[in-house]
Amino acid sequence: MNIYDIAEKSGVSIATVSRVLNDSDKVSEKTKEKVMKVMAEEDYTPNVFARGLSGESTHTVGVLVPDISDNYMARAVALIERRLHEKDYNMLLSCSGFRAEEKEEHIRMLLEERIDAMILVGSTYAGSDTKSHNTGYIEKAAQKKPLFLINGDVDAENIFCTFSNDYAVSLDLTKKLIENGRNRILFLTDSESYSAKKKKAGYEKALEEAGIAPIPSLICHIRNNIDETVSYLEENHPDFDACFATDDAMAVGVLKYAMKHGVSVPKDLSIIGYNNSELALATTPELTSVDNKLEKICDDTVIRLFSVLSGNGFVPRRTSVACTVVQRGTTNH
Amino acid sequence: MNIYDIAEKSGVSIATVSRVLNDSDKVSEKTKEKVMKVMAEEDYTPNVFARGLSGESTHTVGVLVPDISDNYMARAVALIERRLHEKDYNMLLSCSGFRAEEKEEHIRMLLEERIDAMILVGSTYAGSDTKSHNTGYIEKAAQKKPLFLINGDVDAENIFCTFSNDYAVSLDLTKKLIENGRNRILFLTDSESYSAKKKKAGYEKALEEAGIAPIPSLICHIRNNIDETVSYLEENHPDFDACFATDDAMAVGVLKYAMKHGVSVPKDLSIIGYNNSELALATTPELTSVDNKLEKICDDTVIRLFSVLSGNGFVPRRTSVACTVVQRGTTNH
DNA sequence: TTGTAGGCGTTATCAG
DNA sequence: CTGATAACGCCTACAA
Repeated sequence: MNIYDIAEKSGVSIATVSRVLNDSDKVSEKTKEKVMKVMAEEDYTPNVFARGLSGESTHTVGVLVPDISDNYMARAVALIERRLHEKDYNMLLSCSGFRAEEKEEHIRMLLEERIDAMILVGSTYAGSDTKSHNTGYIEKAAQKKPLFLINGDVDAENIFCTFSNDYAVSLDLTKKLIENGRNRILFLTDSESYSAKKKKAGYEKALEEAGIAPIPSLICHIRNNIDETVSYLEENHPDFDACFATDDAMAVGVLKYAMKHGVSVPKDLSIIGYNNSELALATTPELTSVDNKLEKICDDTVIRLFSVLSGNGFVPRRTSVACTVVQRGTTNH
Repeated sequence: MNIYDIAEKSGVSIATVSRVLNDSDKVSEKTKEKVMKVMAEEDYTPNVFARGLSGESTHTVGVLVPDISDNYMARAVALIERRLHEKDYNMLLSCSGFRAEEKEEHIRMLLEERIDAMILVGSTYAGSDTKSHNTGYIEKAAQKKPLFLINGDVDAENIFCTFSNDYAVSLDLTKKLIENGRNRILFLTDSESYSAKKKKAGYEKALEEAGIAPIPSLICHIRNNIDETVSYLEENHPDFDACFATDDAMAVGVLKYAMKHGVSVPKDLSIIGYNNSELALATTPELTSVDNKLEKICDDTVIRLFSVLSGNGFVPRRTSVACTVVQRGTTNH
């Protein structure tokens, strides 16, 4: 069933059918109705490929995420999809993992699909976990399509970034821990991403300002997994009185470890997580965590995406969103 | 940059370029190399729309999920995406929510995109939460493209289903609870989906076999959310000595409620969750939960999808996968 | 092994 | 307001 069939059955030309399809105002009501009726009867839907071939927009946005089974990424994708769908856009989703070559390959594949724009979710695309790798591949991709980074910050033409103020929050939280008498603060992170680096920098700055020498054994790079965190602590038994983790699962691991060994939380140990995920509510006591305002970040990103696509007006390249701290049972205040 | 440009720069015809593109064996090594070199230099990528227009396959599969921020669905999507990507297929992801009209609209939109096949994730698409709604819309969609249901069971042409044996597991678990002396077993569910119904049926059958009259106030339909479960229990204070929940978040809510009120788990209260999510590991004690073998279900689905697309051989329409129970700290054995 | 030409289903540009 | 007709970029007989 194509435009010719519809044209024939309606007794008009394909040009007229096309006009009806695209809601052109230069069609008489009568003709329009007639054609629409036939289209409905035949359950006709225009072929996107033919459309894409002549037209410009594909009404599709590519979204790349390292791991969709990660709760944070999944929430981001859900929010993005909702906004795109509202505007009748489709989402091509790809999961790249964290390895540099994979990331590049997935970006290449997405670009081949003639998407209108591309969104990269997660700060792993900004800095990199494998230090040798830089952001050149992103800048190259941006030459083909507008690129949107969620929680990344790459300053280049056609790249639009939205990120949270992780440095400031991290600095502030660590300071508060220190004010509360903590001085052996365990820093747990699972990556060397742009955002992880900012969190670490804030943590270190707070120590420095307080004149506390950083203890290397308290800065740990582990996997963001509850049980692996517990195992890590049991093997290395670091001596700490507070913990600041860059993701909730690690923080939950610390809490579990503490409960197992009879350490009182938050009396003798303060724990702070990040991302304010459902995990933070699963534990008793509940976990204090940083809400990085993902919804606002995603909304901002999609809004700017459509601004760029519509091409009217200046669109700022960098936007920062303020995190908030959700106080719960694993810290005093 | 199109096939004509490449042809010209390589000094061959577009047909030859096309052959190189499609890895045809009827091209001399020499020509092939020459053309490939030009393509690489020009950073040429074929236009998918032109391809889709002539060819049959679009190398794209539509995946529909009610809510990607749900951990279970997100894991499924991750697994599916990985398998599709391995075969160089793209994934068009859409999130429909749970309302009937929305589901239908999303299916319609996906179908318009000329996908090769469609995967519906979650048993919400099989039965329905809004009872009046049936599976007719799915059968209709299946007339256009092969449809794959993950955790659904609709018996119709061109619909392929993979589901877990929820009834048997539920029956068995409830029986064990009864054997352990429990007789006021709280059943918590968040939907009327196909899979939820099977779980409930197993629960009821076990009670019946043991000659225990079901207590209406112990069969509760609530939202799958930790805090809402706690609130529900505090408002309704049901009298129960065991709980079987159709998803982990509700089970965690029960555990949290128990801890808050000083109920000893598992001594005075047994709790069983479902889906074996990360939440099950976050609590102390850890949550006993049913592992529904999502990975196997997804793998099976994608394997059969490619069998159907390749068109060779008979492909079974229904496949059942056996769940396992992961014993942890909220049950005795 | 390579080239030519027709077709895929739209949109857009002209004439009428 | 409506209708022909030329792109759009690729695939694939069919010819050479």
